[in-house]
Amino acid sequence: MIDRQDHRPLYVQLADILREQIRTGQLLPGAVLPSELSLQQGHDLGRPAVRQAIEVLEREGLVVKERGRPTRVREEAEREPIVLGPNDEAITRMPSDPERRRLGLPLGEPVLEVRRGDGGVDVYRGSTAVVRSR
Amino acid sequence: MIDRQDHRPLYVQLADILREQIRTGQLLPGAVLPSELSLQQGHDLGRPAVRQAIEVLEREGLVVKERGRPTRVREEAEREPIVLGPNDEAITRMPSDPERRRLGLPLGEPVLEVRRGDGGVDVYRGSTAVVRSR
DNA sequence: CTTGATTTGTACGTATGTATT
DNA sequence: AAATACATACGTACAAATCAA
Repeated sequence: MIDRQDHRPLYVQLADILREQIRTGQLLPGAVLPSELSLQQGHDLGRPAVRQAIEVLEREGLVVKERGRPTRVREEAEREPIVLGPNDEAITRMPSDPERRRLGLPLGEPVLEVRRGDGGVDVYRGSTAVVRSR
Repeated sequence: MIDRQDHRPLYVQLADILREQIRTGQLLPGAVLPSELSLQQGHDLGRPAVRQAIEVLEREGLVVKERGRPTRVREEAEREPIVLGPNDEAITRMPSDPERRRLGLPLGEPVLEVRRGDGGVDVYRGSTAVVRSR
């Protein structure tokens, strides 16, 4: 329940509510979130608060937004192993906005950058990569 | 230069301009970005467009915002090696909002989660971790 | 195929709160 | 105390993408 006496921002409160629904399986992966309008009406909030709450979840990689379509709970992608050789290094970072579009990544998804011992660099989709040694 | 005839959103255009200034060293790490107000006036934009542009850079991990202080270009943190054993795995993901606060991470920073062969799990600050094999 | 309803995206303005300088 | 800077939150309008009738 949103509490206007609470010191926490309204959008944080709403984000917490929705995150909890995702965590408990009340909103399953692939499920559609209530539209912005119904969230506004259902919680008596303005549009900015609702959008900011959903944005928090998007940044966490919990939901995916597409224009014209209802926002959905992100489905867990399968992880593909990335093998790290003895002279390789891996770092994680956020892609730049142009890079993100080029790679076809949703907002809120980091990349895994592997710098090979031979000087090569590979960039992987963060949500699907698992680094293994050897 | 912001072009209102351009098909790209105004905030994307402004984000591109600022990103370029950071890339070329016109804005060095640690440097202060122009305030929202001066960006509004300097580019003839409203506040939402300016804030959204800066938010794009924040999501990329390029700038850090602190309430009451001017927004600054993020300084490159030194990378600390994380050694991955033969039975360990590492994945990258965005932290949840509560987790992010607990770890003291700025917005726009992923975490590196290492699942040890013995069942233990370590979570590292993404911007400072380098995974090495062996 | 077209229309209309739904949903999210972009962008404006305004007011007030809070932290820092 | 005052000025500066970002944060929260409201409202509004129109655009663009999607989908179902």
